[in-house]
Amino acid sequence: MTKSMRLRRRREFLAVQHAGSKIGSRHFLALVAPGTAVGSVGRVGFTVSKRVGNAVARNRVKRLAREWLRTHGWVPAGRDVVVIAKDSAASLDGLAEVGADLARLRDRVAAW
RNA sequence: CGGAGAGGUCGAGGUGAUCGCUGGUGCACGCAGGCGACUGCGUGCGCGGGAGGAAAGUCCGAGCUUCACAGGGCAGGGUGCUGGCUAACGGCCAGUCGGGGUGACUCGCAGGACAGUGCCACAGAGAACAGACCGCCCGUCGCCGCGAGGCGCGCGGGUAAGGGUGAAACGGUGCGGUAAGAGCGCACCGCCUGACCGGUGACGGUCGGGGCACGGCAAACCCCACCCGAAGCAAGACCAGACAGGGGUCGCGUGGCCCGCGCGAUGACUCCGGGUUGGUCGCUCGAGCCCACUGGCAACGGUGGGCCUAGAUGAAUGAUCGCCACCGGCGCAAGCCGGAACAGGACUCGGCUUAUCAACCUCUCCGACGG
RNA sequence: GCCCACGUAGCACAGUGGCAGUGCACUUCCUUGGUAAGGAAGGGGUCGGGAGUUCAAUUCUCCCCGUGGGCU
Repeated sequence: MTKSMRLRRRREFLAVQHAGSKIGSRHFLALVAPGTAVGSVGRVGFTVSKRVGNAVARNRVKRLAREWLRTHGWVPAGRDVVVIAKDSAASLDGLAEVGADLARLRDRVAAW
């Protein structure tokens, strides 16, 4: 997951949040918009607010989600996606549980 | 051996493999910009760096920055036994006094209640220049009784020892004394007070004097002593960009006020409306860390030598597997299964407080047993 | 990251150093053929938690926990 595959500027996040469509799963909410990156590479960004938990819990959610996406191939071409963690995401334990939920979300985003 | 008290040290699993992240640096390639040197972004490879003891809570103190910020006063806030340490502190060290504990030890926002004001509910006779409800004692009146004496919704007086109320009842205990009592007298304790001695001081000790007049609450107002200008790195500085101006006041500029000071009419301030989804700096060398010697009971200081140790910005340390080490359970054993906390920088330090896993060490006290 | 404010009955709020209250809601009864409205009676509180000051703390002091808001 290199830099070009992630949303890295506040401007990019806001663009997706304003224009994107909502797709939910049990523990995450995805906002999807047409990609604007060069070469139509699919990009993703994570939002984990303080509602989820303390700093350790928030970092863990982001790291697990990133790791699963890295190893299982995410980001359909031509999409920009913001993944927002719901409060319940803090209760997810381990890569397998995160992956189970994200797999469903990925399929629905790919079909969008 | 058992129980208890005080303090300190180290770590925050290690290692290997594979796949990854971050920003720094070197090289290569691609894209964009520039006449160019080159710059920015992305990708790949190499090299080295990459969270804590609390990074947390934001409870104190500072550095730093801006407010034109130098001054006086009032108001406001803070601290509160003494001495010391420190850049500073509400922190730390050493002591004093008071409470707790057999003890080691521990806890304490621990100045002033004759500078003033205020408050002490309920209960109780009486609650702050106290107070006779019951009781006790004396005298007197009446009644009963042979008498000693007894009785009284009688009267007058004495009495703060006893009962009872209360958080608290105007020194405590004992002896004497008295009609009953009372510091009325005496002894001890306490209190007040004077002198002397020790100590930098808080304070302590000794001797003498006074029968005692002094309730509690200042985390109630307050008084006294000392300290404090305000805001906070989203401070602030610079660069680039966007937009649309219009109205009000005559004075405005700190954190509340006054004085003082400064600025001001092509000016200053303020309100309404509009615009602002950038970048660079601040940003890590600092009251810094380690070692040795040294002054000090200690906190801490001095001298010399060595070291450079995260600087991100939608925000980086992760995942999987193996081995070793730690803890728990089962098992004769080999081994098997399970567990491993609290929690992550966001300008930086010094403290405090709170959360929490494990190992080790030192000193001390009490009890029992043995020598 | 920084700075504020607030936690009292099921809900919304008063209160202040001495018994914790108001409105709505709730329960029972009256009224009605029945319901609503109305009337009467009643129950319900670790005053967010823990220490401390005080004779006495919801109130004063300190430390925690939670909730909400503001600052680019």
